[in-house]
Amino acid sequence: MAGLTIGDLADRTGLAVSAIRFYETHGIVAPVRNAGGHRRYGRHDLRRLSFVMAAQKLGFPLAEIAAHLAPLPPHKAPTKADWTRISKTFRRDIDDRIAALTDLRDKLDGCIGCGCLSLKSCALYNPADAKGKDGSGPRNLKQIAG
Amino acid sequence: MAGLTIGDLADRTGLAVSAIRFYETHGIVAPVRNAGGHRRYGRHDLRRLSFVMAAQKLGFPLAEIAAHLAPLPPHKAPTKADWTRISKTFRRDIDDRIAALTDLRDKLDGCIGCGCLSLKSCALYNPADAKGKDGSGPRNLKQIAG
DNA sequence: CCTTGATCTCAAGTTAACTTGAGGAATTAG
DNA sequence: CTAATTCCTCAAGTTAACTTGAGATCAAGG
Repeated sequence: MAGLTIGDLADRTGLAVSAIRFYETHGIVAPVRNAGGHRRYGRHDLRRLSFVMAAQKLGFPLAEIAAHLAPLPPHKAPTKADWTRISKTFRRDIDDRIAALTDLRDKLDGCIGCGCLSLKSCALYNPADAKGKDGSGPRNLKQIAG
Repeated sequence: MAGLTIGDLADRTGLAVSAIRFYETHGIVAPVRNAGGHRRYGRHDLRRLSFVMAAQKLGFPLAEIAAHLAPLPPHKAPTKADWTRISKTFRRDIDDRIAALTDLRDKLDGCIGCGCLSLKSCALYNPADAKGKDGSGPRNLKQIAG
């Protein structure tokens, strides 16, 4: 059981080799090294990366994803209980997100009805969420996640 | 009817003045200039910016949002028909997104059941969408939008 | 009229999430 | 045992979406 090479992982996940190395610097995978200094991964790393890919499709920032994965054992396969727990947390996040989208859709339906010509009563224009400024850099990812 | 200053717009939308100027370079607003070279906006620009903010919360990239707004008249208030049309398109996008999230949630439910211990049958691991590589830069926003 | 305060322009910095490239070793197929 | 792959590290480039700063001008209250 020599483990998987980074190329194997790339082939099986569809990720670029460079991306997998990048994820390592963010604590998402923690491969072991062989005699020649090459990375060797376990099958559980396939699962970690799949989770990352799924979560990213939802717009979650890497840091948050890494936090979700942090409690799992880094080198061994996690137990069924481990995965069940993190899956449930993830599910909660998805539910929140669906709720937010549904809410926005309903508001938009109102806008379609009114033609959005009245600013005072427009749900899109008055989203009931005020300011959320912190630091510099892109804002919208944080907004998605928040 | 002198129009709104950029500061007015910032106060009423919650956006930073710099952000509004930035949006101008991306064709999202097209203010007129007064004698002294200062920007003057109309009330319809409030609506444009609100739309941008709402769409961004959903993770849509600015370029796509700009494209949605492009068919609207830049300096005059759009007609009710204009807004209804773009609202409907937007709604379709929201629906797609809700569907994708719901789908993922269902898959995840399967994973919670199985403990995600079987890689071959894991819905998260086999998302039925293969590769989508184009150019450099961040990938996940494109993935969201795709 | 004069002093704040708001704007202007333009260049450069920032964060996230990666990719690309250079120069050099380790693996593996034949 | 080579030759071709694959992998290594490290620095630097890229895109999106803004922010920050400098130096200068415009506008508005007293």
